[in-house]
Amino acid sequence: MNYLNSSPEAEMPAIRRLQELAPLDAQDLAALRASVGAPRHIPARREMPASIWEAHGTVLILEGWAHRSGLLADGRRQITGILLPGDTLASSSVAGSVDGTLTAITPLTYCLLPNSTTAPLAGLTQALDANRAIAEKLLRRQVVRLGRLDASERLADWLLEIYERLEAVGSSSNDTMSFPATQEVMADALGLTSVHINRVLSVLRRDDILTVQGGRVVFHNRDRCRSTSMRF
Amino acid sequence: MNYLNSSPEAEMPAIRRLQELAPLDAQDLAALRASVGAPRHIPARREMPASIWEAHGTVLILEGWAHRSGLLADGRRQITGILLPGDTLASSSVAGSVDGTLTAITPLTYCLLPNSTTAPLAGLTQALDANRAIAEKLLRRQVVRLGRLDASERLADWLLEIYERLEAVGSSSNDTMSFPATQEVMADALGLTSVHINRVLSVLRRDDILTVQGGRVVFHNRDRCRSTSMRF
DNA sequence: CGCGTTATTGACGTGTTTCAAGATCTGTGG
DNA sequence: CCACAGATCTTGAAACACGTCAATAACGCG
Repeated sequence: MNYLNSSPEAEMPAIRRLQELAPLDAQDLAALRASVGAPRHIPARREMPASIWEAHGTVLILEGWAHRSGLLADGRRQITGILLPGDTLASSSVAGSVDGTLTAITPLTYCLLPNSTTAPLAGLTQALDANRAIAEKLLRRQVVRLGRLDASERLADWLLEIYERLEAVGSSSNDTMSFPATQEVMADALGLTSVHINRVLSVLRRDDILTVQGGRVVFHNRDRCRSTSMRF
Repeated sequence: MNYLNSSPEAEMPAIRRLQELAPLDAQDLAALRASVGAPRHIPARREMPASIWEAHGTVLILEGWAHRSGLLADGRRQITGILLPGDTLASSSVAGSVDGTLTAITPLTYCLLPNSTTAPLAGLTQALDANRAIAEKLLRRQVVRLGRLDASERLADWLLEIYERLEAVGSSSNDTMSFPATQEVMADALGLTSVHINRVLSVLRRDDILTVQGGRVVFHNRDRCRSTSMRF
């Protein structure tokens, strides 16, 4: 415990996580604080206009959940990733327009970090790079999940992943987490139908693996969940 | 046409592509030429030790095909991406060990680009960034494919993607491309079984969409292929 | 030419979807 | 505080896409 406890970077999990990814000096922290000092909000279910993070800098999620998804011509939707506090969205400044859509699952708080191409914010740049590498890893895991796991494996693995990511920002513990996604969101994330999600959830509950109820997930046996996890 | 036609960067498609992604100055080109001048080789089917690109710099594919895949405990395999000439593999210097395995599909030629964290190779850095953004886009597309397309849609979309990527390095044209992947590789890339790949291929041939035969793909109707493509 | 790998085909099993109906939850206005 | 409406969840029966098993054919390489 030190004097930082009362400063913004100690209270804001998103900032604490960036600090863990790379050492941030006074300049980095100043830039961060400036951005976080101007938070923006999106109501639940609202889509974030691509223009926001296209032109401006990198998006840093401060509070709430969001998802990134792609849409097919006939309406089929696939969520490619879930965004949690501490996650960043690299502005793909280079390669044409951004792909996918960002939608808030809960009321969302975020801020825009300056694209430090000019500035000497080495620490911040490094943290964002690390975050990008982590995001890529998660994306690959999502590919394996969709390609080679069956429905209950997908659900267990996915919920476990989210639990562990939330744990990193102090938002889950004791095998429990808040879970604001509807079964339709789960379906779109896992490449299934909401009907089947419902059936699989009841099986997982019957087998005493985990329970999803009232916006919360409780794991009854986290090790059993991991039994079908991947070894890359 | 200019005097560059006889220089290495004009003959090597991989280099030409990097030049298209960002303006490379003399210094960038010199660094590139130095790396390309020391090419390395991997025989077909051989796995590339993670250590190679973990410690050293970024891998640049010069010739041949490779794939990146993840393995489950019980042997199930999922290919997360195909690597073609001009593609790069960012050394995730930061976030722990690399995930996935890199395996050569054909005999592979690659080189190692220096991690220019220190050097002032702005152009090269920018080109690699662009390449990384493109790779992420492809990865997201792979997620949508696996999550929401049925078998024939997956195959058509995937083959089309590869065709277009090869086109960018001048390795495909006239609705035709060389295609060194076995049906088992296709299956592992698309989350299906090789048996089912075989059946779907015969349907696509019957419907006069495309033909895969003797290590080549011929599209009979590229527009029809695209009919189920995605609009993000 | 012969052998291992790859491709092909058929019959059958199963996981997931579809369709549809009803129950429960959530928030909102009276 | 209740009543209502829309969203979400739940459940069943039937259809379908894809997997599994297995046997044979074709290919490619030494």
